[in-house]
Amino acid sequence: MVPEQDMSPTCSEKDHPPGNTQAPNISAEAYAQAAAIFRALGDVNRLRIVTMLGRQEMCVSEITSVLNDNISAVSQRLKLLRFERIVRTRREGKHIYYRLADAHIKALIDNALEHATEI
Amino acid sequence: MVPEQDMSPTCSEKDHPPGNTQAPNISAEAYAQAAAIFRALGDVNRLRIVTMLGRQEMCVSEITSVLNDNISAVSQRLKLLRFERIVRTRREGKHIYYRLADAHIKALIDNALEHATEI
DNA sequence: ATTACAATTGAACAATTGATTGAATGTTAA
DNA sequence: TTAACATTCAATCAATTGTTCAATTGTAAT
Repeated sequence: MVPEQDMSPTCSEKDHPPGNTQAPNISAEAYAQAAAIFRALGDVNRLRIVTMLGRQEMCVSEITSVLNDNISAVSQRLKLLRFERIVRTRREGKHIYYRLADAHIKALIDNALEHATEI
Repeated sequence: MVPEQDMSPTCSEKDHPPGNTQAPNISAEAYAQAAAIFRALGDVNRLRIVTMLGRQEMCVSEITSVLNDNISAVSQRLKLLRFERIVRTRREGKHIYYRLADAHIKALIDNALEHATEI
């Protein structure tokens, strides 16, 4: 599973002096974490959910009815978002309320939607 | 007086008053765009590339040698990133230099890595 | 206990993705 | 023109993902 490395340098050393290309302080785990978060947000249905949750907390059936979807599908998506710690939950009686996990996530979403809107 | 709307709500109206749950001004295209960007960043190998490009522009063979990968794989990843307008290119002789497309993208990456690091 | 509601789960399946390989293209210099 | 380098492309295959449906769990009220 380890990718083979290309032993023949295609581009000469003198053309491309090493430079400061090493990522400082970013662990493999951090890359994996960040990529996982991006992946979780990289689906329209999930993105719609987290965008709504960025405005207010909602329970599963509310989310389902607003998105005009079925509850099982929504729950599956929430499960992934929960697993990636993008959302947090709180139970109140029969309902389970979802909200965004933190401000970083909200900033991420806002930034991407802003970017996507202004194109 | 108020016309009835049959939403077939699973969860009663009195428990969950409608609230301002409608997303203002976000088109289906914007959601699709944003999700596509997240998806493109949601892979460790591509994330490593764009993180490097956030520091300085680099040509394909440079990226390849720094990441200790093979040039075809790197090129395939760059192709996707290009398609999603996450990176831009500039040809200089035999080399094609890649850089991040804009500041939004850089902010997105920085934010996610910061988030992932502080956990 | 039974019923009804709210939400999660597991399994099956189709669809999508990422890695790999080798061939092809574009560029420069001899 | 040929050669060498830099990069891209196309096709295949395995792995991953998203959807769907039915079954299950958890909670509150009767």
